[in-house]
Amino acid sequence: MFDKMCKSATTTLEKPMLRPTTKDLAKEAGVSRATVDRVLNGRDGVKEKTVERVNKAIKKLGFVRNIQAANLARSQKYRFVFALPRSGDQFLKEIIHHIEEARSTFAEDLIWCDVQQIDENDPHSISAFLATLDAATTSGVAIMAPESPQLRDAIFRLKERGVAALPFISDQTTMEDHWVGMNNYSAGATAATLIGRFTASAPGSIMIIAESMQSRDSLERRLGFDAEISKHFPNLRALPSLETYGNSERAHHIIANTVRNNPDLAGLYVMSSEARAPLSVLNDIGTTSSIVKIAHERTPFTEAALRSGNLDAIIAQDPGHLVRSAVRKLKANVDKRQTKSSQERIRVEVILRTNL
Amino acid sequence: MFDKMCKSATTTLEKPMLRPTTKDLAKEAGVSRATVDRVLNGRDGVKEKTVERVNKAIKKLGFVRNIQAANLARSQKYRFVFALPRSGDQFLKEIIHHIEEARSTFAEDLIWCDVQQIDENDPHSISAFLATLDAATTSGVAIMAPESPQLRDAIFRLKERGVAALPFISDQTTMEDHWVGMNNYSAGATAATLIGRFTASAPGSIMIIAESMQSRDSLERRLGFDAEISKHFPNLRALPSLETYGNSERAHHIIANTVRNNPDLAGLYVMSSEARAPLSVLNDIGTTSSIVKIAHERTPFTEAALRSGNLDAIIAQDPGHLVRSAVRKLKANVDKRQTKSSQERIRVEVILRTNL
DNA sequence: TATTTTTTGAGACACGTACATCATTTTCTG
DNA sequence: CAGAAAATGATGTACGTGTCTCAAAAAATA
Repeated sequence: MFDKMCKSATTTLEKPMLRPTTKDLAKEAGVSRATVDRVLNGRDGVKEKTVERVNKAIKKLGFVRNIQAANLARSQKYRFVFALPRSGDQFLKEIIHHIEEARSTFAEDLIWCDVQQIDENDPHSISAFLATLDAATTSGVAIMAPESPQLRDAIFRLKERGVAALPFISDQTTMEDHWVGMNNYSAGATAATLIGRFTASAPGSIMIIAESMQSRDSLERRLGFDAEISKHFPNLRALPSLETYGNSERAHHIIANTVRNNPDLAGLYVMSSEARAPLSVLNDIGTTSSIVKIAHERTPFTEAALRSGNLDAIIAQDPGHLVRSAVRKLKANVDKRQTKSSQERIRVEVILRTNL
Repeated sequence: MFDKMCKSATTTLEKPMLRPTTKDLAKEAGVSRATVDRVLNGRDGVKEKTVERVNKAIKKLGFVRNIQAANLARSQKYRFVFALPRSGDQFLKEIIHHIEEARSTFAEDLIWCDVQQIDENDPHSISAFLATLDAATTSGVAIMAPESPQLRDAIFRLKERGVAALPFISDQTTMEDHWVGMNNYSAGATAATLIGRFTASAPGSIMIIAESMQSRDSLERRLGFDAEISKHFPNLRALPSLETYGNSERAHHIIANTVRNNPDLAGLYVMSSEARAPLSVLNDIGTTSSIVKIAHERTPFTEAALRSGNLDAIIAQDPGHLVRSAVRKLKANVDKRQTKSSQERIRVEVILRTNL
């Protein structure tokens, strides 16, 4: 099969030369299979010159190691842990659901995923948990938790022990682009664009609600939001961020206050992934008339709100994509490969009633 | 490794029982490996009772066949062909680019993809090309072409010959959900929502442009658009679809005409994936002032237009996702598996300047 | 019951790579 | 140049499955 597609350029037809194997490599480089193996797996005791010869042969033949066969040979399996907050957040439930759903898909690639819920606000217990993981049982961890020095250290030690670590949804400054999640600045700016355009350049103020402004995510969303508003919608005025601390009584209080003090309220932006409390408070108060409302993350609640018109748009990141992307990145890390960045970019999705 | 994670429930620790193999299956079912193989690969000459015994063992042990090892054993490789139109469409270029970019990723799974450009408006030549493909050289084809009886027949015959066929981006009625592409009705409705909300309920008419209204895609987008406009934006009036037939002079003529006859023009919806001609014509005419403009697909042109404010939003489907999804579906077909539908759903993306 | 047919078992080899052992060659060192 | 050290080769086994052959057992038929 496939003789046509990658037959060697020579006229000899005896060997179809499908995909070069280590054997072909050895012949091409004029060394033994054992030496090829030493080079491929970075074992020492090989002369520099020989290494180069093999590498040249790799290039010439376009050799790509058959990872499937390699994994078979070394009985490589992958076990990844998702360290997630313990909260009852609907978005989190979506994430967990997708992890479980993806199990059977991943199983085919010998990947097993577990969820471990952690107390995201206790850096000590997080790092204590991470310290229990070792390479013998765990190949990698995706960690969703706010950044802290302790966490940073714990991640560093994980890597030393040969366990891959990957910031998940919550960003960690130190990691550059080695994380999985959407660009929160862009998300905030997008919320601003939508509110700005939906309110049709009528003047007004915008209420912004977060669970807490301690997290990088909220800060960046706010930054993006403000930048966009001030640059393109000077008619609108973004109010200071309200923090609910996950407490619905407090939410009711501060929201009611803000509504009372800002009769020109034109928009609402819920930055945290839990929009139930703010929206229900607003409904209770009864001034929801013509306010443009935007929230984060697609959940049963936000979907229903969008359908009923109680929400105008959702800014979301695809939970399934988040999970799969994290797994692919962790696996690539274990395999010592690079991931294709274009595939792993998490989109800032705009969801309206019509493209639910 | 991983003894802890899936050790058998018994107290015997000798065999960690990582993942059951055909050997374990044979033992459990009380048959030989040969018989297990016969059952697994559907060969005949096995008593019904024995088949059941093996199936029961599969269930009991939770056996999942190691596809990687299986592919290794049978030297299974995959070769997929993308049969795409010959046009110079920028969106098409994006697709082709992503196919090429994905090559190295796919190569690891022993998948090879080729692009074959076809004359999408000549059903005869399409089916002639498809007739040249056989299972010996090609495991599957993704076909992007308008539906026609000839194409339908050709696809049917492909399947008979053991070649998987998959409608790609262009829908084929007969295929139910066995295709890859976005929901065009939803896409049209989303365009309508955006235009409706961006124009802020001021009355006005909307110009709708397509290359041709012959294709299902355009028809469905139009349907979705009209439904949404009539239901939620009675102040807006969607004009009859203009067909450019890919001819820019014609485009200029009909667009100029429409602009002249509709001084209340409030919006523009370019339904086809090539927005260059319509937009430049509109710019030439010079009445682009406050018209809300929406086009399809993310290309260098539409991106630039979005940045410069010459376009208000893009309705897009991710070309990379389209390509990968097609390959996964074709592979699943060859492997006789089901694909996880949630992963394969192509989102109707809304792209604004802020979430480019 | 004898014979044929169907069903099952046992075993070997293959796929491409990893990994280990031991022998052999080459290179370096004193 | 002898001896030690380094580099390389040769070879075997393993991973989990597919595929083949041949023999053995079981079931169906005459």
